[in-house]
Amino acid sequence: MAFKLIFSSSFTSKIQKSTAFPIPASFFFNLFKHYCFSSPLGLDRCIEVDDLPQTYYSNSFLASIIDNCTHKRHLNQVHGQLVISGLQQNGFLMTKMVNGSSNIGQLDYAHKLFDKFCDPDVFMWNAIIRAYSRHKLFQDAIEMYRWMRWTRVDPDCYTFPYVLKACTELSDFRLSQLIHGQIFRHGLGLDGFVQNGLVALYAKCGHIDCARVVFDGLHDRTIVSWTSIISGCAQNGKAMEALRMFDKMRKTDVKPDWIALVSIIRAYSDVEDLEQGKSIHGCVIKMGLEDEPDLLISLTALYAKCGQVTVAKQFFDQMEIPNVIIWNAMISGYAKNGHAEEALHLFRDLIARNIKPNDVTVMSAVLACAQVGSLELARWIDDYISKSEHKSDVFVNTALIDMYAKCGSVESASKVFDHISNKDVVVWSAMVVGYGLHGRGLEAIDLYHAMRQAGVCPNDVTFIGLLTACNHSGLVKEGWELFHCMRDYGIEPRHEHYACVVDILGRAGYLDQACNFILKMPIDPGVSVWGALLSACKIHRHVTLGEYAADKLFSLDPYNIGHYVQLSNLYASARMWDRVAKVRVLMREKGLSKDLGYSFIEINGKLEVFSVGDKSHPRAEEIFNELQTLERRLKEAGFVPHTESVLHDLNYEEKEENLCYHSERIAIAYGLISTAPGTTLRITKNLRACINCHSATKLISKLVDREIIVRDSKRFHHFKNGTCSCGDYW
DNA sequence: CTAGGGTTAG
Repeated sequence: MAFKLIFSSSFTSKIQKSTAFPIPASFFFNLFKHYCFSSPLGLDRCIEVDDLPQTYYSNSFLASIIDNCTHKRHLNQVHGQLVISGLQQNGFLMTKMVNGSSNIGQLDYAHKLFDKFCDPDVFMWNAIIRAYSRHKLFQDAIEMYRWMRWTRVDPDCYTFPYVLKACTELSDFRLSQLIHGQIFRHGLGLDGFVQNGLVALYAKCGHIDCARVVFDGLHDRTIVSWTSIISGCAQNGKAMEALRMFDKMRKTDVKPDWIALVSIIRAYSDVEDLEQGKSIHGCVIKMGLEDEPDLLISLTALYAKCGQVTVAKQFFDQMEIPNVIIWNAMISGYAKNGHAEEALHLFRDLIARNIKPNDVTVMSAVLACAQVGSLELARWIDDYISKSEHKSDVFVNTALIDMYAKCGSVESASKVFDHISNKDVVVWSAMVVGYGLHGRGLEAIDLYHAMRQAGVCPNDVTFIGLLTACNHSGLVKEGWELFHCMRDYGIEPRHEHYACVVDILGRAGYLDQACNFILKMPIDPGVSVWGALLSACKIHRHVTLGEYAADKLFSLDPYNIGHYVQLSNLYASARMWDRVAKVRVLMREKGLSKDLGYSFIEINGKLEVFSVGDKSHPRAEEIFNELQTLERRLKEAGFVPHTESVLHDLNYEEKEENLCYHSERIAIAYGLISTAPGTTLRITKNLRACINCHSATKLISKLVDREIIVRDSKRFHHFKNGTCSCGDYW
């Protein structure tokens, strides 16, 4: 018997001949592979040759055909051939078909084939589970696994890696434990692949202790095992632990590959250890991996997070293929390091280039807006988000709450808060912190009760918010009680919590109690605690205790300008001018100089910045006329400047010409001449409000009948009708 | 037929 293969063009010229049997299957395979699948056209013609005797379609031949299918049409045709040949119940080939369908994205087709297959064996089950897992339908993958067990087919060592992968994505700890048990029952507890899967799974579920148990029991730790445990620690906020594991790994023969390096770089950027991060960067270069796109992302994130935005930008610029993650790393890096303008510029650039932002991108843009502090900008991004698919993302909404609070509108923050359906502890905490920032302590506490009512358990950050809220509102008793509530939730107070309590007690004048509290602390009091005590001493003019605190601070943190400023302020408040001068000398010896004060005000969407006595603005003359008018009206209203203390108070802006030329006063004057009567003025300044400006602003708000909202370095002040929301307690 | 990574809120 002879037959003809009739193919198109080039093929025809090569082979158009009659031949006699037997022809080896490999001959057909090579022909098919080489010619049929190089173009869809070739295949169409090939399948038309259906008078090929079936005996020559060996399994491996057909399998190779299936492997080379690139289109659903190809699979259909092959399937047709299998049916004709009576091979539709051939497990090997049908498994190939399921794999093939899955590989080209035809999950529905895979499932149809699976459904038509009677009595699937473990290979077939593995194929369908893998198909669902690869298509991110993890719940379905688990369902298939359950069904498989129900049909009493035993899973093997190839089944579990995909089942574990699905569990990992679902982050279901109970299910993980269940499956772990089944792994043991099937005697697969010692399989390396399965064990590595378990390590990664437990780590992602947040049960790093379980991951460690599996990891410690591993006989053969490959780079995958190490990467799983290192990244697991890092993903659970235990970067130090991750790096300790990396140290252990270094003592073995296992060499890191690029995926391991990604995890290690992440751990170093989490702890913001730029030096160590740089040494890993060196490894990357040594291994010739610097062009690996995912390492570019990691390095960008590392340098950006550590504040080296210029270096980060160089890596960012090296990335040629559009990748939203590297944009996210760069945008959030800019936003977190005081380059909000660049962050937003990049965000707009991304949109202009038609790269699709994801939830993380818009969240980073929100962070940038929060940093700018402009309510108008805040409304713009909120508007953008409300029209997008990102409006339901909990990360985005949490950032929005924080942003509105930082831009001065607790009301808008609370509106966002109300619209979130499933509020987690971070959402509640963000709102609590928001109230705290504005000195609305009672509302913060009410929210805390509502949160418990809703069955959400507070965490350490919730209490930071509550304690700062109490602090900003002078709620001593409430703060003290809340601090002791932490124990009920099993939350170990951190330095910040202790510092808040010291702040609360100290500001309210309970200096002895604050001191006792510090002495009884179970952990060594750090900079924040002594700093709180020092500033309390400054308020209450307790020089000896303040000097004691300052002494501690100077040994703990000798190059921080803030502590010297505080001590100097303490002396100034006690009118000890000679000691003020001594501190200044000390500062000069250490080569420290204080930050310049500046204030922002936003008028018609444009941000204006003023420094002390700033005359650089085009409308400077009008501004200074307005300042003088204000000064005159203040005097007429009986305002007495707090000249003496302020002049020596290094915390605030340097004395230049006159107190009324402090930057926020210039910003207020500019705001008054640039906006319609009655418009609220919103000002942001980098330092804390000085006592003189604070008193003056209260009176100005009454004289000009304006609401003036000032965000200083610590909190918000809402000035209205002669009073301030802080109740002069800040 | 199998495993590990990157950006993210208070």
